Amino acid sequence: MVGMATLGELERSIMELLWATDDNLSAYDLQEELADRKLASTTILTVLSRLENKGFVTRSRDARPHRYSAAATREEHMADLMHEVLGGASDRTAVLERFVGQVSPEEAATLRRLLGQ
Amino acid sequence: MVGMATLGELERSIMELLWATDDNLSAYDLQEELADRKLASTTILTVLSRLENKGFVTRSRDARPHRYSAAATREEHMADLMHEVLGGASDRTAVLERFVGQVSPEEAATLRRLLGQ
DNA sequence: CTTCGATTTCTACTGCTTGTAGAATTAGTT
DNA sequence: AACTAATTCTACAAGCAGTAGAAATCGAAG
Repeated sequence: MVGMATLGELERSIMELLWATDDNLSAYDLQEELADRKLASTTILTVLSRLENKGFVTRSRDARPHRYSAAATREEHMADLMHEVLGGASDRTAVLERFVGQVSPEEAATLRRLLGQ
Repeated sequence: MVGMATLGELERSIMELLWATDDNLSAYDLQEELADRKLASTTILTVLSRLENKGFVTRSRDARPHRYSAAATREEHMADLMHEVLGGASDRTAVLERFVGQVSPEEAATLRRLLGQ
């Protein structure tokens, strides 16, 4: 997987909605939630199928209005992104050093806790 | 700063070269290092000025072949990217949890050390 | 100063991605 | 078999990145 997965504006909005619920949503559900944008349902469908191709959503073809859901949680996705960035570094320690150095004290505490021991 | 700074292939190659040296490089230096691609010097110049606009490189207009250098080290850049990702999360702790959970034992040790105590 | 070559900036085109949606097709229901 | 909802196909505009020629500029040499 070379090439950081970057999302467009509408793609991101749709992912946010999918991430925000545990349910599977249909294109019509999403259209409703994005009602302010007055998008055609085919627009939603197109974007959903692009997101599916990119591996961000999975689709249930069982039900007739197909149901879509996020392939990973938002947290997984973001952690993946962070690892993807880190993976591109030759000196990972140096990157981590900078990263940790810019973290707030509270978050540093969180990290210590998460690192257990 | 909304919208994660993403770089194209050539842009990235040029940044790698700038990151790899402490010197300021001219477009011709870069052209030479990318000799296999047989790029016109104007191509390099164009990309450099785009990178400058994006804030990734700084330019010295003193010398006649202008000199370019990376605005931040590769490590700073990558740490920034990681923070940018993290900054977009509503539940930062959850993201950090996933992130830390996927880290190798050695890297976890590195993190503990970097977090002091 | 005026000219000339090196260098930089401007302009431009191509291809790819994303937003957007109508047209065409498919599939379930009566 | 026909009708309608839903999906897929096709398409176009806008923006970004790769690419580079044309035009403008600048410094040096005379």
